[in-house]
Amino acid sequence: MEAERPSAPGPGCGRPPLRAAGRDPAAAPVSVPAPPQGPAVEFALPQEPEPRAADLGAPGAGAAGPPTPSAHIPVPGHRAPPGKARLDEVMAAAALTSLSTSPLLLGAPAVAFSTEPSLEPWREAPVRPPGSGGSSGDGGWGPTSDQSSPSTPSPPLPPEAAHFLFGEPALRKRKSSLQGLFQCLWKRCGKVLSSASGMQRHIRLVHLGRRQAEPEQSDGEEDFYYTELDVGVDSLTDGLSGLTPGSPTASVPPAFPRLEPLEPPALPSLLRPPALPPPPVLSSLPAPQGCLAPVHPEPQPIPVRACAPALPAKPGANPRKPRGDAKKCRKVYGMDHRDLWCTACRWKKACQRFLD
DNA sequence: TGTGCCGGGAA
DNA sequence: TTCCCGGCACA
Repeated sequence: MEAERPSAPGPGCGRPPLRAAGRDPAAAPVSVPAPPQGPAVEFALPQEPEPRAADLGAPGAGAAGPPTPSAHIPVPGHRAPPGKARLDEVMAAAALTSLSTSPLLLGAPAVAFSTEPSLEPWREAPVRPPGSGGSSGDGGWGPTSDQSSPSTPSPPLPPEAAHFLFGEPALRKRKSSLQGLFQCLWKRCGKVLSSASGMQRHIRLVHLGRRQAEPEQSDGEEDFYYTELDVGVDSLTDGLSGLTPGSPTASVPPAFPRLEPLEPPALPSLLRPPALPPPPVLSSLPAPQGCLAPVHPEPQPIPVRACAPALPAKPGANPRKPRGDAKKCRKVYGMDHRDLWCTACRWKKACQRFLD
């Protein structure tokens, strides 16, 4: 939050606080309603860091120390790296259970999020070591925890990942029990089988290069390489089919403006992090990478469209920003304190002070 | 109807 | 570049 302030995204943001601060020293008391995010804070802060006066004027005060906004960055508290190995185990266990009780996953998106084992390998997994399959045989059956699972061509993020990204319930298409047709999404394959297990085997053998279709070695990865062509069975496929009817050759390189790793400071509204109401803990995700990554030279299964936050997608119409629900200057300060507004608001531009 | 802000124009 | 506003979309 504060971090944004100093970097003063727009021309708009920097200025008004200056003015306001300079003009009415009592501005701080404005401490208005203070909604959850606390506009009051928001408002007060800019005044401090911004005015040069504060910097220069405070010689020994050392006041500069405390306000260090960076200190707030919650990074450390959040992740608890210590027992990583153990964590993995736990995650693996959780994943196992969730896999076996698949439908329940719907109810626990958050869990699926961080623990989703089958996603993990993709980001790391280099190209499969062709000859070195030996290590893979590890007796373990933790298909999930088995990071070393030899062959993961690290496909582009599976469609589900998009859902993860956007906080949708993780619809895991576990369809082994359904019947219908299953089409291999592997590039230039497009093979259609009538059973999920058959398809999985096909993928394991043919595409993943596993010597034999040992199901227990499967980490569920195959799921992402085929899709179900059934009619009206699976809500997921329903939704997806609308997007790209499973033509296996229609490569869809996810061409999205990529957020830089260091996203935040500038032009927040331009980058338009699509106003996601509950951005779940994205921090631990390999997610973004998955989205952009055409990365792999390997034949890629066609991702059934990832990363698209379900826009209404009118061809001609420019997508108007969905209007955040945050209170903006106008509302907060009212028409009669227009001078307290951020410049953007004054100019009827996207508010820079109360970002969504 | 009020609000947010895009698009565009004037200074 | 700064400032302003018409006008549209949305709540």
